[in-house]
Amino acid sequence: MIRQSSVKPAPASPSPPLVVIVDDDPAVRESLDSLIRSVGLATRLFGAPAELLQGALPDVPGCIILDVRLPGISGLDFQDQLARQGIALPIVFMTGHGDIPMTVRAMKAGAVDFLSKPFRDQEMLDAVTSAIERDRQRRSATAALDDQRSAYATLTAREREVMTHVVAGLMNKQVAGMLGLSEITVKIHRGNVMRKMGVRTLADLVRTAEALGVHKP
Amino acid sequence: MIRQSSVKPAPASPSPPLVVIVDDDPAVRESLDSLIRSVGLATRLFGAPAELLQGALPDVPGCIILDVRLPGISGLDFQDQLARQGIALPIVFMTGHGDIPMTVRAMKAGAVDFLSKPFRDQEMLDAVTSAIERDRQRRSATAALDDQRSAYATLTAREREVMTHVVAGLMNKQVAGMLGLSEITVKIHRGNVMRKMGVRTLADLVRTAEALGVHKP
DNA sequence: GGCGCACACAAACCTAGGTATGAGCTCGAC
DNA sequence: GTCGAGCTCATACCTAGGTTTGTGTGCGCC
Repeated sequence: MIRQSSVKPAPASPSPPLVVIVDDDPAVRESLDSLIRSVGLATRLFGAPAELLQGALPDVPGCIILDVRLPGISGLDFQDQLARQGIALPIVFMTGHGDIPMTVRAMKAGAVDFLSKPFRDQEMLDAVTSAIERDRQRRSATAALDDQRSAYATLTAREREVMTHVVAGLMNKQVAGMLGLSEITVKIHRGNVMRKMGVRTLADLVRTAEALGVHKP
Repeated sequence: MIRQSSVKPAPASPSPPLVVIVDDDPAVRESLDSLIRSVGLATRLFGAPAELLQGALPDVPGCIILDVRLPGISGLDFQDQLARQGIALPIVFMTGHGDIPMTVRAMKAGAVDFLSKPFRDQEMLDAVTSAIERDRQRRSATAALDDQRSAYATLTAREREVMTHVVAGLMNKQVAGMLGLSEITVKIHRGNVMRKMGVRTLADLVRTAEALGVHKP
């Protein structure tokens, strides 16, 4: 996973959101390309899903426009494949011969929209806008978590144990008893946890732990 | 809202989940009724949506099976109406003449499934099972919040102010300065907050506040 | 073998949190 | 008007949290 948040404090990214267009028909690709570009969004075109998996995508908000019928693989299967690979870009489906079960499957799997060809330009733009907004939300949520995750990764095993018990509300002496330590040692670990996790108050630590899903086994 | 959690500690509800069936065709209703009952679920049948809104529903997990074509109102509009009225029962749609836009709209609005008639019994049972499970999750989530909400309601204005600042990580003296109080007064309010909210540690209070969405204005 | 790191602990010291007890004020309800 | 609730604050006392300084052990790595 690319972690720009801890590298660049606030690049105020001027690069526009990216719309990935996957369709085996060049005419459809071109047509969508000019539509999407006309509203100031960047595009990247692919004729087959495999091409998409090869190159890395830039680290900007975006979405995927996917034809259900693709060479070699169903768009719905490709959606699953992307999810398994951790590519969480929102997907807007389009299809010439769709049916209701397809639609249900796509939407259950998290698709933003499912458009039947022919669709109006505005329908597609609305779907894309909504998809990009969803991606923006997801990105800011995961970005916030990302620094916390890497901070948590720097904790030693003992420090994690102490943190777990501390955010559960135990007092230092209780933690000490539970781990077979002296209270002073717990205090030191606890101080290290606070420093490493980059928080100043217990309240912040508890929130961070909640976000990270840190719980007692 | 019915708060059983604080009234009955753990009734271990023996009553089965309830499936509400709304269809204007008596034959369809009867057929679904026997299907659903055959797996041990309770049912309630309605020929028109208005009937559903009149009587109160029992406080058990459940879901709604809704025909898209209903007398007087579209099932999709009825879905919106239910949402606006705070009825959060998951909905399984069925339809004889559905299309993709309908499906998309229903799924976007949170429908669990969208089945085209004719469907196999097992499809409906799977959808209902999934819907009931979703409702169970939602219910346990809101039930846990419910006691906390009512506890929060007993706080005085000052106590809420203090709580807000405390869970933000401020020290008593900082809260005192911010509210123009002495530190000892803050301590007293803080103690009242802990007692009224039914928590023993700051960690618990922070988690409760998070769940309740208590933040600084 | 020495270096760094995690781990453990102690003494000393300071700050923060928490709880009485007691007391004064205001305001709205009965 | 007085009674209760909410709000305020002081003194006193105790516990919990947190840091610094210093000491020591064991482990893996170069």
